[in-house]
Amino acid sequence: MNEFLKEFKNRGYFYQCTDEKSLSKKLNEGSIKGYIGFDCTAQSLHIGSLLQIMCLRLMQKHGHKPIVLLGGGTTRIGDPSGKDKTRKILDEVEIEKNIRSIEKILKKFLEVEDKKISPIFVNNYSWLKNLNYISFLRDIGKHFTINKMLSFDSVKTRLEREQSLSYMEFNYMILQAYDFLELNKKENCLLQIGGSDQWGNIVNGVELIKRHSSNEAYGLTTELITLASGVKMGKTESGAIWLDKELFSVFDYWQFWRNIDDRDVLRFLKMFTDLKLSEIENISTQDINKQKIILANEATSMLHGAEEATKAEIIAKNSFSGDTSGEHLPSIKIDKSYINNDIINLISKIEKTLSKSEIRRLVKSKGIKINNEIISDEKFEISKKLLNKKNFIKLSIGKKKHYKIEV
RNA sequence: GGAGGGGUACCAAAGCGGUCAAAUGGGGCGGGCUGUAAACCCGUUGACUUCGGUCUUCGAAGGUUCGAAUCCUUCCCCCUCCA
Repeated sequence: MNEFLKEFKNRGYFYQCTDEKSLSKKLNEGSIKGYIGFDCTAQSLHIGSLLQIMCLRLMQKHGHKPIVLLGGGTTRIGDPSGKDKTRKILDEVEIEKNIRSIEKILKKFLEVEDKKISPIFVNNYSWLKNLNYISFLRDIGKHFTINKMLSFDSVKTRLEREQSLSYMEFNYMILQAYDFLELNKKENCLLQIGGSDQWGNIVNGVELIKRHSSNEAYGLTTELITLASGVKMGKTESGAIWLDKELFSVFDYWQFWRNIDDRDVLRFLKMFTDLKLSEIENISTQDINKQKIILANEATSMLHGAEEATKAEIIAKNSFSGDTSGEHLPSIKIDKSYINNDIINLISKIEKTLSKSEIRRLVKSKGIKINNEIISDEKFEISKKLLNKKNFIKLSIGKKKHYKIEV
């Protein structure tokens, strides 16, 4: 089997392939282009897209060239409320903005210097916006039978559950198939990779290409990752794990990996790090917490760089063990006015998502510490006396959030 | 188009004139245990508060009433069955 496919499987990415044998052969013959599409409804990608990103990296690793499709066109269609003119313009600005920031994130993960494998970024809006309905139906629509479209899971489940499916949504798969055709023609793109939920859409693309231009094309899908706790990756407990450090800090990102369920560690080491499988074998015999730290460091440095990852590790060390003075914690500068003022005010300044009632509750349930001492009075005042020799106050909110407060 | 059912807090779901800031479960948060894990246990889960209370919430807008999530009117949305 081809090396790329082999690793794809060994790392646990593989779910389905349209024609494994031929694809394997094709991959052996030399560098090919393959694409993955990303949704642009949000301003950043989250952990849920990470496996797809890893696929792009894996392609590069094996000398293939990835095409990243940022669905400016399909994202536009996804929003049905675009009638108002001003709104529409805003939406376009928004989508453009999203595309740019998503592109930026992807570039962090990918090799962009080496021309042979550097990713090609495309936006399907450039070809979708000019489609002519009649000619589209004649050229493309004729290759789709409703009978078949109805048999696809995405459609079938909706119909079975008797949930409505709009004509627009029904067309989504055709547009995605068309994207593949377009990339096949323009870029000689032979492969589309996606999550297992994309199978139907991908197969449609492959078949459309075969019918329309009798070229070859392949589809490959990845396992849908769920955490051991049963939740879908990305939709974790307290909101999305964003890949943009503005939305989700490096430390929190590191912590996310550090706190992975024991049962997921080995799997994730394979999926989300560059470590060789043989190395991972060795690691798997180590203490589980060491494994988690390795996972956190690897995953974090892939996105934010090794230096940032190390910083996060140090903060973690100082938050949970060893030096508890708080000296290496992320520091926050506050205004003088917070001195001789309620602790409630200080916390609500630092954790803006917490309401004052919530903070009061935290105080009541022993969730707040200053310089490692539980504060049980919600009227507790921040005074200068609390500053230690190094001129800061350590503030802890719960067990996992610690800050170094400087005035 | 006709006949029914329904929209309740983050989600699911009870309540069907005052005792409702709203049962219960899930999730979240905090605490305990531990390994920054899982499982388990306890607490908590609208906002503001001088801790006495005050204000806002049950699809939307009006109305009845001393008093409404609960009754009436209109509107919007969803679902089921028939055509």
